[in-house]
Amino acid sequence: MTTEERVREAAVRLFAERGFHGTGIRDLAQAAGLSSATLYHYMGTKEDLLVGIMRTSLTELITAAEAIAGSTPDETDRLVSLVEMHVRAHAGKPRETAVVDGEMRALTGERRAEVVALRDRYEQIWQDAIADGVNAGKLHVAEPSVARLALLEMCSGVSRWYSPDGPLGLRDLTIQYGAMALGMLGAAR
Amino acid sequence: MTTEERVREAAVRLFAERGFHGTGIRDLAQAAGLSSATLYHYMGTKEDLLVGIMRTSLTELITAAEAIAGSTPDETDRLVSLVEMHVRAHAGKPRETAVVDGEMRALTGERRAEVVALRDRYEQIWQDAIADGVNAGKLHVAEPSVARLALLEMCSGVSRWYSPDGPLGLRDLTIQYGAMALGMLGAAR
DNA sequence: CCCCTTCGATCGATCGATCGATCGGGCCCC
DNA sequence: GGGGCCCGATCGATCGATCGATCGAAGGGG
Repeated sequence: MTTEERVREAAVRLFAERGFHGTGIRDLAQAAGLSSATLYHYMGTKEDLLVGIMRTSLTELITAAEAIAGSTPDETDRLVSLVEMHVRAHAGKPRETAVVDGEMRALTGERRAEVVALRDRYEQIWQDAIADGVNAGKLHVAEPSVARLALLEMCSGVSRWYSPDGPLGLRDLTIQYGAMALGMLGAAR
Repeated sequence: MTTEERVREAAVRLFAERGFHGTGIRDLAQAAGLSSATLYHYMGTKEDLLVGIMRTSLTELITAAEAIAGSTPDETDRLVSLVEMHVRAHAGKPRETAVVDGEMRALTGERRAEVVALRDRYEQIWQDAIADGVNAGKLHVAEPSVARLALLEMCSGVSRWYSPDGPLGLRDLTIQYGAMALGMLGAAR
């Protein structure tokens, strides 16, 4: 593993545990096994580090979601696949996703606009999937936007409590979330 | 409105917008219309302020939840009432609840333990409500704990996006969330 | 009615500590 | 001996918190 990767890994862990503003440069350096001065040999500003983490995580989510959307004709299957992918990502990389979901406000200006645009692009895929399901008569929701927000909050919340060392396996988790998603979206049983 | 209330109001707004560590004493003072020195005439430490906000908000939630649990014999009605109350609270006081949900990590030691205990007590009411519904054969979930976490994350997420000035009214919102909650918990239709 | 005491409220100035970030120079391997 | 890699020392700024001093209103004894 390169030093740069070690820095990013430390940043992900600390940002997730203490928050962006709660993490100091010296904390990052110590966690990465470097001096605070050396740290700057491998990164730009602290904010650059945060943007990089968010960009990587969101890009992966978008890529996976677009692949599902483009290869799953059945509207119900598409939604379930999106839920399973999202939950798997949030359970498998809880720290990365928690940072993406929780530290957006630490960004300002263009950086923030860029990351928000990525997030909006990802959520649009979900919005379309729900709308398609409703139009096909397979889902029944009062308001697609509200359903999208509720569904995404439910699935993203996994990163706030799931532990891979706990009794619940990743497979079980995704299956249960798929079932709950279909239920809350009024899918035919 | 007393000065103390104005301080707390400013703190709630800033903590919600920028986070606890992202809010400085001078920011708080300016928002409350005081000097940073005068601020300390009306509060203890910055952490005291945060604990006070969390304690108030969580206590109100617990009181409301216990009232519902003690006065709603039907298991399905009980769950729907809890959802409606929770959503109403998160939509009506999005900043307070966002601080409770998102700044727990800023606390340490006993203060943290106290607030976590309050949160656990609140979540236990939900856990019991779900378990009762399952035992009565009115709800059907694979794992009550997972359902509780998913449901609470979904409902709490409201504070992260709802705006009282938007097109969606509070009544519509709670009704939709009640329906989605019943769906994801496998309630008989 | 006036003076004197008391007290809550307020603030400018400042504390030591830590913040994010930078610099010059040393080390080591090719 | 030149170039990546690394760090001790330090920068100006800001952090949370405290200090002594001042203000005006309230209260009471003569």
